[in-house]
Amino acid sequence: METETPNRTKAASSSTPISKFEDSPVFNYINNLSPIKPVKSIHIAQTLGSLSFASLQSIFTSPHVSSLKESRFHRRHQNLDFSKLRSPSRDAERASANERAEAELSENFGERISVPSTTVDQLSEQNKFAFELSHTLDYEYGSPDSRTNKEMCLQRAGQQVELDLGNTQAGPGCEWASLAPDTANLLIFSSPNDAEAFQGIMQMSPGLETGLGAAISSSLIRNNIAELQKMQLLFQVAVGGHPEMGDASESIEIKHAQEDPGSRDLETMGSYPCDGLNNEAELHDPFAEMKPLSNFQRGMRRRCLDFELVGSHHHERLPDRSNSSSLSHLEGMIASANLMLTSVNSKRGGEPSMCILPGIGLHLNSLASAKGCYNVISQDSSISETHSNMPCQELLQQTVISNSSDKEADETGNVFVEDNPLALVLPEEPNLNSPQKKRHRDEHSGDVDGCKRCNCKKSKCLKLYCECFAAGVYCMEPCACQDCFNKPIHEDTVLATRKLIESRNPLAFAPKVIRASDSVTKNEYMKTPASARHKRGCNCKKSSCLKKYCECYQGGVGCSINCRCEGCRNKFGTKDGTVPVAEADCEAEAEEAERREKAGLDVIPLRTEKLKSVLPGTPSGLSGSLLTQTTVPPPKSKPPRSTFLATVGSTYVLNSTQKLGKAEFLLPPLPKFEKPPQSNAENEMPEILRGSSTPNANIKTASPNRKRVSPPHGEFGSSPSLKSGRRLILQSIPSFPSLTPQH
DNA sequence: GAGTTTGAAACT
DNA sequence: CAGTTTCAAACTC
Ligand SMILES: [Zn+2]
Ligand SMILES: [Zn+2]
Ligand SMILES: [Zn+2]
Ligand SMILES: [Zn+2]
Ligand SMILES: [Zn+2]
Ligand SMILES: [Zn+2]
Repeated sequence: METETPNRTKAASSSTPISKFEDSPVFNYINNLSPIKPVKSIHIAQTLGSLSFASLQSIFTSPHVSSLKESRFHRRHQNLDFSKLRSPSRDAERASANERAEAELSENFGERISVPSTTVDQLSEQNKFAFELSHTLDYEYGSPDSRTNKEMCLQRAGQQVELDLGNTQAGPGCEWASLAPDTANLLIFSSPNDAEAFQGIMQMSPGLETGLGAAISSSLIRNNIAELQKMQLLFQVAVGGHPEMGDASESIEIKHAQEDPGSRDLETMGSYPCDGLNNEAELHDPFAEMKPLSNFQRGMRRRCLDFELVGSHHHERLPDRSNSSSLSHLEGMIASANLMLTSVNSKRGGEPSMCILPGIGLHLNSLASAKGCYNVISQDSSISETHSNMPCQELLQQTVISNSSDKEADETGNVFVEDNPLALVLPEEPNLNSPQKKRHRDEHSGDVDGCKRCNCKKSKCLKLYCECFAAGVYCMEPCACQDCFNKPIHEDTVLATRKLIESRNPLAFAPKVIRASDSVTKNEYMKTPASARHKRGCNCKKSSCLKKYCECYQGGVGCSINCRCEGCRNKFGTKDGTVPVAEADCEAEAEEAERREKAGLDVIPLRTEKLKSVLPGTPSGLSGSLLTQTTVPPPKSKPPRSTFLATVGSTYVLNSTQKLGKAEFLLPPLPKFEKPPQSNAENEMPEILRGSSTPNANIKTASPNRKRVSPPHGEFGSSPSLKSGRRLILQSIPSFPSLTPQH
């Protein structure tokens, strides 16, 4: 039974999952924690890791830990690291690959191997740090729910970390978020150095290429790596880690050592391996840029939780590659990028413990909002964006990136930021504001809390029928699916299937809804009935696009010329371009009103306005929130939360980390996972989607803070198609700096 | 929670 | 590409 998967066609081939790992929240998380870096040599790392761990363990001994969970953690970390390693290595290759690689490796192993004196020192310190953090994390995450699966939580948490500050909603999960804060802070602060380094990197990155970049990156990397490693060790220790576990799979991967992802071990992770599909080609790419990014990212992570190491690696990849390859890559990337958040527990009990928001691609929102929480995904790219707003937040945002767009989405969702728990806060959705209410309809059943996910019975979660699969995330605890193959353990299958589906329809995993993002336009957005739209349009016959049966409506966007709906009365805009005020208003408003009422908000009649009014209040001021909202909001207010629709930018998320729990944040009310819509401008381009179907993630980019190194290149607008999905993604993200250099 | 409706996804 | 079937979510009760 098991697994066999349907298509596994190439499971083997898919080997690049690694990158995903990196991307995965978890991974990031880990990174934050541990200095370890991913280098290329995975196996070694593993091996070493185990050894080192062992030693460490003895030293630290785990505090409380839980076994299972812990074990997972370990795995994850390892995996993550590995993955990272690989990607970096790639980059390095170009630049001075070898040297770096070695360096990295050494670092990875860190302790064990020969680490440079400096490294060592750092490690020691970091280790301590990590150690503490780890505890904290465990605690926080674990406690909440209960979860049985701390593991998951952790992983997820890591992923989620990304979250956006802005959006942060407060859903049920929010509470969690509140808890998390400490952790987040810890993580974030944990390595001050990193931050600096990070910044430096950021700046450098643009120009970097091999030379400086390499040097810098290497140094940074080392530090980071060391830290990571330490962290990992710590974690393991804390957890109880058994280095051994989990590794089997990893070991396998090892063979590939450098690039190949080989196998993936996604299991532990949550996200899809990015590359899996394409393994082959993908990898290479990264170039110097990546490295810098990676470092950079790391810095980010620390601050924020990291969301993304991942992104860096991957996204760059594809530049040249032809589309075909890129697609798969994209996916991979996406997967990696994504992360998810998860919530966990909640589900059932009502206690919501946490939910995660997903940040899909850029933003998590959608997913997050989605019901559940679960995973989110994140995206690598997310990071990149950033619009920058605030310093700290900036990071988050960046990380979140997408958020901005998402934000809109947020309506539904929220976001969280990982980093800052602070952010978490509010939700904003128009609708939901208050968790309490929850939308009646929304989820009527269970979700409200949060998190629900798919309920597939016959598709094995390997078809687009499955929201999880379609969203690029692995099924999680909240899923009630049967015979599910959409799990890390079946990564190959998942990837192969994805690939297959993409081959049939390159846009299959592309975000369905494109939103205008800020970049373009908020103004326009408002003007146009539906600035954002469903790329493929709906085909509603009976619902008049007034219910969530309509993907356009569900995605919070108006119908467009691409829609073939009959009797369209989409609140967010009909295909005619009219915004059905009256009608819509009536209905929509009514709905919204209800929601609001529930929430306690007043009903605000107008659409956008409503949102704004609502939103603003919220956030604690996060700028992010504002952004998001602004961006997003469709005309009316809330869209129905979207579910899984992915919006453009999204990425995949996979879950690699879905499990994180800790991090979790909350989830908003959103509908399912959608991926958040990206922004836009180019979003619309289908190409993007296609290109990557999994575009995802990769975007990373940008510097958090400030500046993005490179200017936004014009956004992506420029050449979406060319580049591959990744780029596309990037594009979508407007602001972000772009890491990718390439072209 | 069961049952119905709906429209996308998958299949032919 | 169209027509049909399959599917799981959205919705209803
Ligand atoms: Zn499913
Ligand atoms: Zn699922
Ligand atoms: Zn499933
Ligand atoms: Zn419709
Ligand atoms: Zn439509
Ligand atoms: Zn319509």
